[in-house]
Amino acid sequence: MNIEKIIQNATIDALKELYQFIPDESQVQIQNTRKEFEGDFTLVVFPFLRFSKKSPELTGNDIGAYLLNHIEIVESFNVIKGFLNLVIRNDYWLTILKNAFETENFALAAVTNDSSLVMVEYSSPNTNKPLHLGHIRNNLLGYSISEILKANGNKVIKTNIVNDRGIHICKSMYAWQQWGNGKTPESSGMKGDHLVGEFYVEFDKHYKAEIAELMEEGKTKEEAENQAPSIVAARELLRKWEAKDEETVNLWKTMNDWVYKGFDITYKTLGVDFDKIYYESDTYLVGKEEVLRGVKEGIFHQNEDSSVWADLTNDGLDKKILLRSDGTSVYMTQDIGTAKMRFADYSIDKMVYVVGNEQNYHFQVLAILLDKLGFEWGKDLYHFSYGMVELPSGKMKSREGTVVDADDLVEEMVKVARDMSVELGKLDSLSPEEAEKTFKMIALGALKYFILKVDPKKNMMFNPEESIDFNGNTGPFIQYTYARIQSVLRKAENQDIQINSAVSVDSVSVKEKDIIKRIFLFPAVVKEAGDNYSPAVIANYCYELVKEYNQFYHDHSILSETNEAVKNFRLILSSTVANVVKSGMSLLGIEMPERM
RNA sequence: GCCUCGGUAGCUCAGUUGGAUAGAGCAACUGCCUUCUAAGCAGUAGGUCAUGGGUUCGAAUCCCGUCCGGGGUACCA
Repeated sequence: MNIEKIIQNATIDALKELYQFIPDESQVQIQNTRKEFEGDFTLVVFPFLRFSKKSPELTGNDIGAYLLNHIEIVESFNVIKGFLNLVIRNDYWLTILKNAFETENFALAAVTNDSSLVMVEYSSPNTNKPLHLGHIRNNLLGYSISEILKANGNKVIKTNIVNDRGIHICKSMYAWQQWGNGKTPESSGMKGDHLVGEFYVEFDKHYKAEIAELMEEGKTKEEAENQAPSIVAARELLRKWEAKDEETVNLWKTMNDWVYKGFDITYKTLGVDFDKIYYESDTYLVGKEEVLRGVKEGIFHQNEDSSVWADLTNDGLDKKILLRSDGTSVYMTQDIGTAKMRFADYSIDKMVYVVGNEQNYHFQVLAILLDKLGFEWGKDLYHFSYGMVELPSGKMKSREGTVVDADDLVEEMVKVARDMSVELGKLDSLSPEEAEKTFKMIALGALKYFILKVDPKKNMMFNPEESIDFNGNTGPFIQYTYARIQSVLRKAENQDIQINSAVSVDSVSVKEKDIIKRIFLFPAVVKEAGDNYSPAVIANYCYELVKEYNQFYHDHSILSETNEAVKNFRLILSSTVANVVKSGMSLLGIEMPERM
């Protein structure tokens, strides 16, 4: 049983005995004592004044005296205003540290037979352009939340639904046919996704020019947009694709393969992966079938123009289109099909969609539609809705070239990490290969931490000039402290210092006690991160822990400490901090370098 | 219009189920490398928690109004 619970229970007994009052558990608030005051835990006594009919000070003294007599590990207490501060005995904290030191991955729950199976969908790119900064946030959050769910004892299947069909890829295909001159990734030396993206931009350029031309000829904007030769040709490609025209399908396959090879590289760089990939081209027909079944069963209704609609006005929402009047499917149709296939493939207990908050309404509707179609898991789906990434210049738009490309960004950060390391004279002792690996670790650590430390629900600002930072509350600061602890441990080993896990020292400084308390909190933090779907909780925790460690570290020596017991204690504390930080950061997908 | 999310230091962000004097980093300014790694440490300065009310022992936190901003809102994904 944890200490807070013990204090809480004892306080309930105290109130019973002292004031004949039986409180609700929620009325007994135990919190960590603020740093300015003496003590480890604090009980707020205000809620009990009406039962004690005494001043806050006297009430606090009553309860404090009771707790001192009844809880062994309480050493002393003091009362300030309405706050009862309890001081916990030294050896209690040493025991906590010892346990954390001896238990490997002490915060991570094991997967058992009755673990839930959670499927996490993330990334979900279109295949007509490369990944950008917005995708990076999606990928990092998706990967991290999967790791966090695993750490909380769930079985997790990471999945990706690739939007590989539709008008967007046909635009790139048409542009390649027209202006590509047979260009391939091999012939141009370009990454496949970048090459295809280039033709998507090319299409838009011509399309816009054609619209302008038609409008000059006197057509309205709408007419021009519909009659421009490029868009007509792209639509024709889509029609041929749906009719399984061999040449079109082959081109589609070729260009998608280029893109997948490019994506694979980006995914690998980012360190994310998937257990199962679904393709929209396989799922959209299943979705169509389900919608038509819905029509037959009277769940949806078909208009005279043959478009299909769901009436959600009884659920407080609008009417939603499910099939266009030409019979083609929309986004929602595909998501229904994909969901059906997934639940047929796996016995999923919980489905998590990592998708931006611009689609909150979409998922609200999807849950209701799946429910109406008779899938009982429908209403239980969880939309992990995250905020947009904003640039100083405003919103990112692929076609307008105002995006931050994922590959470029990582490359730039690696460059900055490398330059800075050289300038600081770091890593000179490493081989070029090892040093390069470390630069990447640091660059990725900076990027991942920067994005994951922000509350996922909120929009965040990313300034490419200013956001590339390696000092302060950053990933590299945490990596740096880790590397320094490793250095101390290496030196201890070289000096043949044996670490004895039986810690016993006479006194523990306030700062050291703070560090132990924080280590002790780690399992609760992992749980909180899982419950709230928030990697940020873990990021900020790791920072606080490392910061506290650094502050202590600078005022106290470890290896030159002459008291062997104290030296041993500090080595154990350091080693445990390193382990906790490493396992915390691994939940964010951030690697820890042994030196930097 | 309606729905929804947000507004905390110059900037980027934290802020435990409502608790003690609202915290970090960046930027600015002062110190500290002969001592286990200075990607660090110590310090100074910077706040009407958008705003007006309400709830109570106590509000950045809960409720209502107002202002500002993001996103969504029936054939784009």
